Amino acid sequence: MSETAAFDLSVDNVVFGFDGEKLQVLLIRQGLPGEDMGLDRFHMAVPGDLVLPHEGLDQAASRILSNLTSLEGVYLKQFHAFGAPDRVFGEKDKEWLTRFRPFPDRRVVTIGYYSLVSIAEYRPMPSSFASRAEWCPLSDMPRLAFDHNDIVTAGLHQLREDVAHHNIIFELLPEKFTLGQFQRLHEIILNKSLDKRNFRKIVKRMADVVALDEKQEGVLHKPAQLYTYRKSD
Amino acid sequence: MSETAAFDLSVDNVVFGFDGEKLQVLLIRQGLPGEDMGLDRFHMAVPGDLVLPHEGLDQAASRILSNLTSLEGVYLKQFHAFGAPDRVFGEKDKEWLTRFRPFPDRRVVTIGYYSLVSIAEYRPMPSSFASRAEWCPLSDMPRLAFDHNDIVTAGLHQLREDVAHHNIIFELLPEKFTLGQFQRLHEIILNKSLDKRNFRKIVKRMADVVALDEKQEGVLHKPAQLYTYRKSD
DNA sequence: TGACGTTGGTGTCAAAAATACACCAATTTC
DNA sequence: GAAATTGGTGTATTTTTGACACCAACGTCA
Repeated sequence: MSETAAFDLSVDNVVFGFDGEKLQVLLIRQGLPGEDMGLDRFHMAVPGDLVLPHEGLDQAASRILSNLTSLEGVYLKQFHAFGAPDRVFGEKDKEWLTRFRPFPDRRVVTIGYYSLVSIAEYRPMPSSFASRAEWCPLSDMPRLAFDHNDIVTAGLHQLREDVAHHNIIFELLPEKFTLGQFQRLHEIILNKSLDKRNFRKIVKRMADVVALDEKQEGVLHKPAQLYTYRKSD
Repeated sequence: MSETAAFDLSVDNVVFGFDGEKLQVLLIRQGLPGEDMGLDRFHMAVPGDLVLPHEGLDQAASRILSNLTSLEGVYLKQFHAFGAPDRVFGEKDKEWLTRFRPFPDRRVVTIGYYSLVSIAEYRPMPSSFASRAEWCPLSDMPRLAFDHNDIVTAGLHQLREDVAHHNIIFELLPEKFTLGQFQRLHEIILNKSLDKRNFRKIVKRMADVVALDEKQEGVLHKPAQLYTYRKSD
């Protein structure tokens, strides 16, 4: 009962973005905006920061995302808490903490969120202590800071489960999308290939997906019909 | 960047138990074991406590569960972090914190776990600062300490989702169970009634559920065939 | 001892959903 | 105008789901 400890609490946010082709994750390069301190000085990381004293977790997650990337009003979901005692172990990570955190040695537990955006409609901009913010294909993740590789992987698994049972997948699509993009996105997230005709049969049964009176333009093949998602709740 | 705060971190564990009839939740009465300080002095609560300085979250969850209820080796799953700034607001709760916590005013964020046990096979015993540990039917929850009512509700929702997609439901059943119990448990968790014959059709397709050469005894109706779950992985 | 209360145990048919599968169409580029 | 590329369509088979009703076996109690 007498043993105790003070923790720092942070939020880390795995931002998934879909560009019509690939699923990507938003990474920031740690450092002050504009200040470029050599590519290898610190690791890339998922956007995250400490929770403030009187702030709720969801609130912290959206504040931090907005601070670091200028993204506002996007879908956010808490998915897991990461609290391994040794989640900070790299030298670069320790150096970064020393420079940017008031109590660099304090144990920090982080709450993982993921969020979903359509890359076509959101332009993340670095700010706060992010010197750059950039999309990185999921298939091509570098070594990230702290345990952020684990966090990304866990977020993807959660997304996979959630997509099957909720209508969140539309958060990744632009307002107008083609059935090709819609199917490709499913295939990436579920990690298996789907039959085109069967897929379209299922989409026809979705009352919320409606065909627009509009086609793709400027593509180097037959232009596709555009669809949109209208929640009928 | 200069603003910061120290958090306490705790784990709270919603223990679901099935007795063949009803789904129940394990509650503790806060206080020292044996010491009975008047029924209304403190609220009932879900078993939980602070995470220690060098302890992982899962590790903390099983240590705490074991300390408070003597339950060991049960299924445990993290499901959500609760960090509302005002999650401690009741007078009784504050009094309890003053008495049992080294830093009663520090903000505490808790990681919610749920765990699953077959009531027939586990006998929880109060210990540590739990003066009593008792099963309480889900349908009959009292007002609990802190935000524990929210935690129980959230745990149930998570259980509902998880049951549909993983084989965890067997954790709630005794080693030998009847199809009646199995169906009842599904109905409670999924909160809807199922057709007996269709249900049994599905069970027949589960290779892991095997009929034993044994029947119920001492029941006031036709004795049921007993089944068991054998993971064939 | 036999009637009652209670839960256990069984099959069929129809509708819906899932799966497998192959060709022509419309656009841009060269 | 040929090539490259993605868009778009239907049918037949199998599998799954869902609705539905009656008899059986045990203990209890009159």
